[in-house]
Amino acid sequence: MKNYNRKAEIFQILSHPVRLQILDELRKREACVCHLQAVTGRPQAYVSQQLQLLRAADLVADEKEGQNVYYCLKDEFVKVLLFEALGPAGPPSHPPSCTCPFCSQEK
Amino acid sequence: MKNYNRKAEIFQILSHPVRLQILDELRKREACVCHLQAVTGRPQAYVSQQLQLLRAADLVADEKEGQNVYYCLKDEFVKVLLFEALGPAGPPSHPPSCTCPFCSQEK
DNA sequence: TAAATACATGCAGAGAAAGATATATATAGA
DNA sequence: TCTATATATATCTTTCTCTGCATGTATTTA
Repeated sequence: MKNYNRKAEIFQILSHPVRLQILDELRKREACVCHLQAVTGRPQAYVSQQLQLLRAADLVADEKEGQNVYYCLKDEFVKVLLFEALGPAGPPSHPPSCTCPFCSQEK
Repeated sequence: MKNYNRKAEIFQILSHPVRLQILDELRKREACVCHLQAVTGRPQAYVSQQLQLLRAADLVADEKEGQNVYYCLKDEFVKVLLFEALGPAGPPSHPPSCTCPFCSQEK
């Protein structure tokens, strides 16, 4: 039963559209919070909350770089689940509203 | 976003320990409700409720055979997820309290 | 040094959904 | 009639979702 509980927790985290979208974006490339804000169309505090959840579950890693904090997906099990659920990772998004280094550089 | 929503629903169903246990049992072999009752240690109405959920999500198929109703896992995607989460399916359980055909036959 | 940017965190509150349990009834088959 | 199962209802509690807002902190830039 303990094994079921632990796995159920991970499924629980994946059972949310916005978190799923964030994780899908992170498996394409590391991304800062403002990028995830633009991709999901959610307010900053909300995105930070979800990221806090993902950090607490040890699914993502964060690294500060200048003003920005970059997140990346570090859990291999979740990577497999995302692949099974969504197929291979697509190209990174470029929301017009995003001004992060990656997005401005590539536009 | 729609794709995220649909997949999130499936993850949501898997995010529950008892449902996970039921699905794990069903991928080993078809099972009647009384068997799942014995395996999970939950009351009949409760197990039926969860099975109703699984049926509504089209993850399991049910077939009446005499008095019993046998359920089996019919969703390939869920089978893959279970394999990734729990590894290969183990041997079917034989709870002593279960009097279903399979269990009495094999004891 | 001051201001702006990016992010984290906390709190409050409303509404929705989920979990658990109990109970009662209906139905089909042996 | 007995058994196995489905279904419905009700209730209670807990958790989740979302929003809004306020504040703290570190870093960069002016």
